[in-house]
Amino acid sequence: MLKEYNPKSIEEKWQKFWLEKKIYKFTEDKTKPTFSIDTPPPYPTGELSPGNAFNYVYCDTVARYERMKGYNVHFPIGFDCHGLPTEVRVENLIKKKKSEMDWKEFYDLCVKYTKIWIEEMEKSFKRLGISFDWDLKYVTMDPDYWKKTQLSFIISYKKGYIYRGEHPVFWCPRCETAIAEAEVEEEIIKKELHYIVYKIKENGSITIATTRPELIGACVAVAVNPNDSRYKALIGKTAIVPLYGREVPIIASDEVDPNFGTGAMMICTYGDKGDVRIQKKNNLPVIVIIDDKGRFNSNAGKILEGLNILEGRNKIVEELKRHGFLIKTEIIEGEIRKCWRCHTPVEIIPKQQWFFRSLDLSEKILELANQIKWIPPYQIKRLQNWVNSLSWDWVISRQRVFATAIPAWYCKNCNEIIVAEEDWVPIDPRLEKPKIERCPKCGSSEFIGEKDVLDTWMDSSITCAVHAGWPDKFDPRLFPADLQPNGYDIIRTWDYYLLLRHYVLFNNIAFKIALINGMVRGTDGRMMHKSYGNVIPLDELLERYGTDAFRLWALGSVKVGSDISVRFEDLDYNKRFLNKLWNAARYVITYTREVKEKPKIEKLIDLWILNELQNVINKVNKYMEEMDFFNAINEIRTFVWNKFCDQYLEAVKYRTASNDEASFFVLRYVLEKILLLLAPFAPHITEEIYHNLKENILTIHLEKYPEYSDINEEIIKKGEILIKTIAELRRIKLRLGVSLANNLSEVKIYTKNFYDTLKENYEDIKYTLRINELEIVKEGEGKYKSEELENVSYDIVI
RNA sequence: GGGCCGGUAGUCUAGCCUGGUAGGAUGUCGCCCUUACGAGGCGAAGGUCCUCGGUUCAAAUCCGAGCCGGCCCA
Repeated sequence: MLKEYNPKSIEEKWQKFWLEKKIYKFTEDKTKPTFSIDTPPPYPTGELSPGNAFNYVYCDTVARYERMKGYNVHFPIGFDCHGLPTEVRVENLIKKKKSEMDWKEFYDLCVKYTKIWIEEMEKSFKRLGISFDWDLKYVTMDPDYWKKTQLSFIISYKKGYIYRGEHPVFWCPRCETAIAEAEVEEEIIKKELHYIVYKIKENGSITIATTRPELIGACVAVAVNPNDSRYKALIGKTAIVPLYGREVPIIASDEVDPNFGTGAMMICTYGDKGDVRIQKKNNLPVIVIIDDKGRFNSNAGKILEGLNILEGRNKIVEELKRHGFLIKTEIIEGEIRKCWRCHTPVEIIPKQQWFFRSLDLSEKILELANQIKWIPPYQIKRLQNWVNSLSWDWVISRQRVFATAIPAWYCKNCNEIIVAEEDWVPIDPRLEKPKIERCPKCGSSEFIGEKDVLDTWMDSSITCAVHAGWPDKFDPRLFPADLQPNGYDIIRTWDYYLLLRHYVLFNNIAFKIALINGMVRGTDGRMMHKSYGNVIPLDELLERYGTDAFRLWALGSVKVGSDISVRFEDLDYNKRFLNKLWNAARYVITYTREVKEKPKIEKLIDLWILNELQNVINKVNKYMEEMDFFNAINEIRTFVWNKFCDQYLEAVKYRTASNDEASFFVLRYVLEKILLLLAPFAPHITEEIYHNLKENILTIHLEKYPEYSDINEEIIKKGEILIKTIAELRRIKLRLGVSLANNLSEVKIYTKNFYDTLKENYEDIKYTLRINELEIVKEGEGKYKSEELENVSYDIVI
């Protein structure tokens, strides 16, 4: 064994070895029980963040543990390719907008760059020592995968869970396109807040405040806060929209801030997402008064028709003033949303979209969530709160390019929707015609392919099924997945969509255990953000501390589910621990040899360390069953450092020097078990030492994890007396300024209670402390009183 | 505005469910080359357990109110 622990060289060596030998392959062996992990396919950004790494280290540790427990572990890896971030990145790279080129050309560029980024991420995963079965790798942008996404769409459509309907989207009137929320930029500007009087039909009036007076033509209600005493009596009455004369209800909504403006707001389906939510909740009608170019249409009335937004605003203000409806205008600061491309203020306009009928299933989802074991348990609340807060169905269509195509067409003549049949997929309606000759409704033979594409979550929310081989090679042993590991930030997306989609497709839960990890924060304790300047690249951490120390730090510093802040001191501590392990192993391997026949183990100190070891094994097993890595690691770390190294090793050195076979056996045995216990957490160093310790083995990672066994409490108690005596004498020796390497000429131990125990282990005390003359007596009292043992004292002559 | 989590030595983090001397790490200080490891060993100092109230013989722990911070959603 090398003198120095050098993580880099041994980690690279074993990573290569594992891949070459396919150690982590899911085997064909049908007799072994399976354990399937629904690995969240990462988004190929090109680099793995410490946060990503955190998540994968968690599930990798489970995978490694279950493998050693005898399970045939199914641990796939995929890449969730589609999405806006990639489109934006590609645009930046080629310095061209997707709107400036053919969509297919742009699509192909996205594919090209995604492949490069996937390669980079694969390197990071390998460097982290994640034990994926790489033969199971998949990529969601491959036709083989998006075929499955489309198939799931068709099945869900046929079951009635997918429909088309109107839904507001962000719309740029200049670009004449819908834009995603992520493409909207927000700016704080000064704007005018107008106070407008609405007459109440019954009697009296109510004044609302708005920054969008031009939209009163689309006003469908006036809303007030239900707790606002000023307006309580007005709820349920009818207000009359000024200039338009339309009657609208006065409704109550928690969303209205009583302190803003007059505490009364008009509801139209534009301008604000809050408006949309209130409209949906109260089943209010939608009045569209703006067209795609941002001009008022005929619904806006003669006053506004043909004007643009700004012209319309001026006109309305003027008219309101003239008729006495406008009582006050003040300047406030507020947000305005703009198109990130052309900086034109965006509108919210209802458009035809594809929906997933998710709201109806909320109760069911909550029921399914209760069948799942959540670790830690309180994280289920995030899902429950999310499900209970949903106010409209999941909009699954997107107006983008790099995504799975919606397998649908429209009849050019009668607008009939044609959804693909199961055996048509994969199919891209942007390029291909439907596989029918004529429209079943009107007989026309001309069709328009759907240009909208699917939300990326439609791809990634069927992974549990895809991993299990759905649809053609479905292996029921793998579904539902045994484990779903993810951060708490995506419970409301990933876990929710997985449950929803798999329930609709299979009438079952998607996974059995949800293992929820926290976030990795910067050294300042804040989330890592470029704008905070606190981002630390994963490679920097791996380079400085090695993968094993990083993994041990990630898993052993905080309880599962908590956030972890990067602290270099803590990473260093874990590296030092591994160094300690390395050196202890080096001692054992250098100064002992394998003994052919198991020797008789009868010395108290040997029995003590063996029982202490078993105690740790039992505790670690218990913790691992709960996926409590924090306690498992701390248990092992304390045992290795304090008991095995500081105490046992020191006390048997004199025996290894004289070729005592029992000491050889025990040292090697304990070291072996330590390595096995640590293997799921620190896979590289344990593999390296294991190969040095034992001959003719393939890998530590397919060995059996140490098992439960009974311990002898009596021996632990007796052993502690001996260990404490040795430790105390060592402290006194040091305090007297005697180097531990030098001998003490005389030591006398006075003890009534522990006389027999110490007398029986006379030699261990004498030789560990290098005492020339050791005497143990029952009567009398020495100069140095024991701090830990009752009625024990010592006399020492240097 | 809503939800969740957290507040424990200078710093980080266990303990809280199941009340009984607050554990570990790091940093600081002192001592020690000890034949696996100075990336080590031994020791010391360092705490209003966020605040206020309640329950109890007893509260970091249970209950209530509040304050502060983080994150998610709006």
